[in-house]
Amino acid sequence: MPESDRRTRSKGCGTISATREARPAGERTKVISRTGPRRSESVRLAVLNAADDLLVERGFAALTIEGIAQRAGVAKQTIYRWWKSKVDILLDTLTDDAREALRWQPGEGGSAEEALAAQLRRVSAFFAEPAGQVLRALLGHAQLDEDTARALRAGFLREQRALDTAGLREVLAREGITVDDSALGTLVDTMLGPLCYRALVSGAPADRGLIDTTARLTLAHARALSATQS
Amino acid sequence: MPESDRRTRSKGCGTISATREARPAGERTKVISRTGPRRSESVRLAVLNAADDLLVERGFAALTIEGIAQRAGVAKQTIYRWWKSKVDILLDTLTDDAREALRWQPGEGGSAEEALAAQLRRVSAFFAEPAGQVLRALLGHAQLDEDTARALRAGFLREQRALDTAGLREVLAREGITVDDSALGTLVDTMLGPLCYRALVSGAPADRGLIDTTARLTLAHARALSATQS
Amino acid sequence: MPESDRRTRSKGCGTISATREARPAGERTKVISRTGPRRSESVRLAVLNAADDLLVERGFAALTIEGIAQRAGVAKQTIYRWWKSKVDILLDTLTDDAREALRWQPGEGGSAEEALAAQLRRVSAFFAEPAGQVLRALLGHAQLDEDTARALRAGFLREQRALDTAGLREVLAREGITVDDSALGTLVDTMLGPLCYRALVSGAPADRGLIDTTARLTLAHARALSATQS
Amino acid sequence: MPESDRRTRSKGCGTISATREARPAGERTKVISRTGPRRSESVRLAVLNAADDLLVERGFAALTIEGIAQRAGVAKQTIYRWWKSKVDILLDTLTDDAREALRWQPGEGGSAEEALAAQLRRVSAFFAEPAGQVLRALLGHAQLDEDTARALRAGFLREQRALDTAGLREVLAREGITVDDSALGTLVDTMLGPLCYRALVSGAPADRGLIDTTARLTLAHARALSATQS
DNA sequence: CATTAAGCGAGACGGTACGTCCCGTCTTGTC
DNA sequence: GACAAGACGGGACGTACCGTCTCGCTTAATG
Repeated sequence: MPESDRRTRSKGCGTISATREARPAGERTKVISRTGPRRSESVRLAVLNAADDLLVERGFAALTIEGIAQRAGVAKQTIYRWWKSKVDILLDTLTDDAREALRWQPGEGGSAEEALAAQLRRVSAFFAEPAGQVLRALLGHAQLDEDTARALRAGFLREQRALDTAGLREVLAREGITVDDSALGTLVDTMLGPLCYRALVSGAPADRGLIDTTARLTLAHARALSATQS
Repeated sequence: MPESDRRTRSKGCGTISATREARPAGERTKVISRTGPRRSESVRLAVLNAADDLLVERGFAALTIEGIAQRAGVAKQTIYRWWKSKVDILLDTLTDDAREALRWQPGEGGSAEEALAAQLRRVSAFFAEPAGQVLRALLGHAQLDEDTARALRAGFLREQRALDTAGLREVLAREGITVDDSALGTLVDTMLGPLCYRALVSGAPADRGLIDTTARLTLAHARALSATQS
Repeated sequence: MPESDRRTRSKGCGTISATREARPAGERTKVISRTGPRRSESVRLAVLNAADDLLVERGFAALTIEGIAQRAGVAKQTIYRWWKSKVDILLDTLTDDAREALRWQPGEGGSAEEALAAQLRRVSAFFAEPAGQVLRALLGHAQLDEDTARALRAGFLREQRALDTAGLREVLAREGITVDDSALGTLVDTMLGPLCYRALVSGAPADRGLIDTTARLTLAHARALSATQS
Repeated sequence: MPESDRRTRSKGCGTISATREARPAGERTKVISRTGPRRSESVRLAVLNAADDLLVERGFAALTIEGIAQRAGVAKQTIYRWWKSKVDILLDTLTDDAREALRWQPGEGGSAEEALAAQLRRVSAFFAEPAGQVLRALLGHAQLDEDTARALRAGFLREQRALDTAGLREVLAREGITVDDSALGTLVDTMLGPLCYRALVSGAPADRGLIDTTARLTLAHARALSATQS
């Protein structure tokens, strides 16, 4: 799959809102670039697609502004007009692609444990996908560059954290468990930590055993906390 | 602290074994480079010191081979003779500096829980140190470059993992808990995951609460497993 | 004379045609480098001037692309964009500077012998000038590098040879001497050989005696040939 | 013919006198290098052979001290101990190889004209040989480097010039022609100039026509001078 | 309906670092 | 003391991208 299969895409750092159709692999939609004094949406999409295609195909180090420009059939200056750096482009890419894949499915599964495990499986699968490569690259780069770290945490990570907290709260509530926000935070750390450890440190994908164990432990811990706090 | 305070250093990718004295910040020992047809140890140390000083001072992106060469008072070619890349230098740097800081202290603390918490505190503190910056940078770069990932995992991470597994096993044994190797692996993931999540994703240092909770949970889980397996 | 006094310069290997004003020694005209997506003429001139100034000041061995770039206030890549090597730059330099100095002056001198001697004096003087240094260097380098030899012979030397042949033919015609082309070629060899021998082998500048003798001999030989052929 | 066929060789810039056997192409005589505290003659020969083999095979630009050392199976320092530069090695190479090839054959040919033509043919043929390549390279380099020019002129060229002058004088004497030394010098210039012009400037080998013409002209000129001076 | 102004492709430009090649110097240990 | 071996500081090479800067062209909105 040389070109990833992405669904929709909102505006990113610019001001245009639009959706991107599922792109059959390898196909290149015609870029309409002379659109008068308005930002060309097709240029924006061409850049985002070129960027994450190149990331997946060749890796982060080989991802260059010039390469993206060439692949997208776009002038370099056009990229600099709308994005500050290649990282900025990837952040833009990430926003929509990841949102979908990491969404908690309300009312999913029978038991709370099953619901948690389902979400963890989704997270684990995400890291194997192209869009997950983008996140992995951005997390990696954030270790090397403070600006990237700030942007990633202030944007995507903050939002995703909020969703995860809410999702977990809702699942626990189904079982009548309620914990305060601070404890909920620790629970999220406990729940996601082992998966991230696998993805970022070991490099081995999380296996079913680890996922089930993590889900069970998180739930057990939550129950214990709930008992204490009530 | 512009120049980190490192203790000893063994041979790295070459074959020379030596220890590096504690270097007072800013001081530059005379480099003896003409040592006949054998590798100059003082050159090796100058390069390693220059590399991690620059990493801490200016960050990974601004760390260049030319910069290291200049700071170390060494020719660029001399660096390329012994290391393949700046990442290779950092891997070399890491080996000794981290080993010490992450060593399990046998017989430490009273209870097993206390022993685990102490080790976790050590890990957490390590990420704040200069040597921890090196590891964080390497983990980050490993997300961007498959070769780095391979090298890091085959070397430092594999060894550290073995130490962590052994350390944990020993602590559990003190309480009469024994689990099989596969479960021990999961326990290590569970124990280190949340800390790494904090260090690499959230960016917030692990607080006392998270550390204590993680230690307690890990122990509880181990006990449960032990009961099952016996 | 640190900076040579050159007159005009046509386009060289590119496609820009322009003339370079006489440059007072040491003066550096402002280089205008941002000219949109077209080649900057002022950059071109700065490079050519820097190159032959450095050649005359420091010699061919010390002439480096980096040195030229620095002296011209230009990026190295800009040089590589338009020239393949320092030799290529010198070939460009040569084209205009030499053309003028080696031009036959029609109707010069009274007798044919005097006209030939005048041209030979011009050739001899040329080798002492800065522009002559360039030619000497290129001829020298052509002995070391086949590509240079080819380029020099296909370009400058071929054209100059044509001019010399035509010039000689015209002078002989004034005396009613006509010889066929093959003989004319030999005559040119005979006429220029001794001067080049002095310039390239002996290193001694051709003296008046040699020049007059050569002119006389050439003419005598031409007359003899003419008699034979008629 | 990857390895040239050289005959004898005297000591060069060092102090050893020896002759080098004809070396079958491609063969490499065993180098005896550990000879205690005296210069190893086999090392010297290996270096000289390696140098001109490499010159002929790869050209002057690709001729490096390191390459010569490797090809000769000799340490770099050993070369620097005895020669100042690659040019110095070539000068050493030249001395013996060229002497033989450019020697006037006393009593050769019937007429004086025939004798001159024979010598000119020898010169012309020499430039096509490997040893001639060395001279061509050195003459070329002499245009680029004043030190080379000085060394070449003070050594080989001065000696060869003396031989040429003596040779020419003897040939003229056979016909009863005597001229003074200054005129003899001009005659030598006249005689060799066209050939060098062909070899160094045109690049075309001197053809029979040019050689015969040059011989005849030189002789005619000598006769004229002789008549004047008597 | 002309004018204006921004988006855009194109690409030259000054720069920085790359990784390589070879220089000439040096030191060690062997013969 | 000559020599093989080879590490070392140094300098230039030619390349790859960076981010900035015109230049003309195109086109929608404005006057």
